[in-house]
Amino acid sequence: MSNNNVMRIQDLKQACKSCSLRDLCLPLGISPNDLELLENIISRKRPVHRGDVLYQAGHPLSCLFAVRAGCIKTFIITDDGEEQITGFHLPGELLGLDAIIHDVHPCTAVALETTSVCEIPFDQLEELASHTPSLQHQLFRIMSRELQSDEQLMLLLGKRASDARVAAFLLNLSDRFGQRGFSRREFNLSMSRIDISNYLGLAVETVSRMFSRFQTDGLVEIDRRLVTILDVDALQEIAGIRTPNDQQSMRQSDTHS
Amino acid sequence: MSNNNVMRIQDLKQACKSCSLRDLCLPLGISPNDLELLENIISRKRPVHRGDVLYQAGHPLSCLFAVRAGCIKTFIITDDGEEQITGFHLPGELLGLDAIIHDVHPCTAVALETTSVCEIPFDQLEELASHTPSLQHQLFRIMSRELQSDEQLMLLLGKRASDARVAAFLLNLSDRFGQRGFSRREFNLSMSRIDISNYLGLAVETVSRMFSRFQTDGLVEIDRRLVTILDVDALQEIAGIRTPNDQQSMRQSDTHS
DNA sequence: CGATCGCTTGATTCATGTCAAGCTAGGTGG
DNA sequence: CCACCTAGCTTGACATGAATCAAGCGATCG
Repeated sequence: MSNNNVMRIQDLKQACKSCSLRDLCLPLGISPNDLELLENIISRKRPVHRGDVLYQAGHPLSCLFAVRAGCIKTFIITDDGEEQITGFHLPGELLGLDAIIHDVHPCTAVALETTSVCEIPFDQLEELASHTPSLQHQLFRIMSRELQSDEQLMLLLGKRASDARVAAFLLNLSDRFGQRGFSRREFNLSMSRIDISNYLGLAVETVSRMFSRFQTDGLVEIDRRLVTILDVDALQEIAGIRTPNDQQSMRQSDTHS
Repeated sequence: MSNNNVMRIQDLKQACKSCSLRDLCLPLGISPNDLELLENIISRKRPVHRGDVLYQAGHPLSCLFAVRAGCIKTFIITDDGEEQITGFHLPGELLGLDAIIHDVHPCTAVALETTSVCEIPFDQLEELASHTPSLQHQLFRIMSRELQSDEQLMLLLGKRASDARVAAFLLNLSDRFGQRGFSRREFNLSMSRIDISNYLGLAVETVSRMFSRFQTDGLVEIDRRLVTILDVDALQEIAGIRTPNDQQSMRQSDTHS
């Protein structure tokens, strides 16, 4: 807690234009002038901690949240108390877009580790976007990206066996860490095995078994939550993603009834 | 084919302001002036037929499509040829939003029956939206709605047993038909059992068995593709959606670890 | 009238869930 | 500092729901 002040001051100073995430987050492709306007409506909160709730299902939408560091999970919860995790959100991602339609959050968002977020009042953002075509465009792009990644998850949940789900999960994380300038090869899981199994629609035991199997097969090394990817190609094969070489030869179109 | 011309003329006359779908589709909440501008960029195509492709995965994004009558399925297709249907789209829904991020359609869209659509050039729509806050807002709402319905499907695919998936599917269709002014009780499935099974992540045989079971249990009557819902409450129970009465007593919050 | 396609139904197999037990790291209190 | 406790994870044994395989039915179409 002694360095809380230090972090807060640092946070408040760090604006979008100097943020390392500007190419992933809202500011992408926005002119310096417009960027300044955007910065004015964004507030940088001091870090939230593991287990802290950003917003809860049922709460009215007031702000969107951009993850700056750390990791946030979002999940929907049914009447009978079952949860389905809808995403693990890494730096540069925007949360709360699914709340726009009813002005109410359908998901709960919880920090998986110490995480810092930017808070963006949605009505102000929308107002600004209506004068700022590039911002509007970027918002459309972000929502579209979300739609596409949802489709990928549907495919995983609907069609893939347990080993493919786990492999795809690891590769997806690896890739996203890589995009953010971290190692694609070695990274930490901020979510528990239970979270992973929930997200992938599997039992915890199944996830654990797949981790073990991949490890004995020499594809990864997993020590507690530290993952080291050893054989990307093999994992891609399992995940149902052909390697670039194979892709060429496997390609075929017009094969639907 | 003899009434093709008749339909075409009728189509071209029918503008957004007189369209029965204006409360579901883009025009919602848009002023008459703005509506006229919107109408100018929308073209009404004559009907497409069963099996016709609206757009194919990999094609560049040029237009969004609004369904006016009929039904369109969208699906992603993996390198190894597996398909996952991502949605069945009824009148008033907008297709192609997932293509914005990369200017390329990730999905293929195919008509399940004779279907008429409005074609909306995306760049013009975006341009218009940047001058028309109400249109921008409506676009955000539509994308947000899509995100939410994706989350529902994830829950279904990740957590629910086969009977719950099929029950939820029937109730969802029933509800959407109801919203469009059709009967909630009796409707036609425009998709095959294979499509349903693909969408729900099940085998065809399982879907068929569930239909049979629901029928012998007196919950529905299914004759070929004509569905009659007989016991909504029981279906909701199976789908994991409590009836309004139960909901009250079952409610509980703050039950996450 | 026969062929085909979409669907249903039954028998069997298999992947994954469930149950149960044990392990390990990290935290807590004596 | 050690012993215990707990939570999270792993591993094994077993149960089961849904996939697969196989056969037959019925409507539609040429």
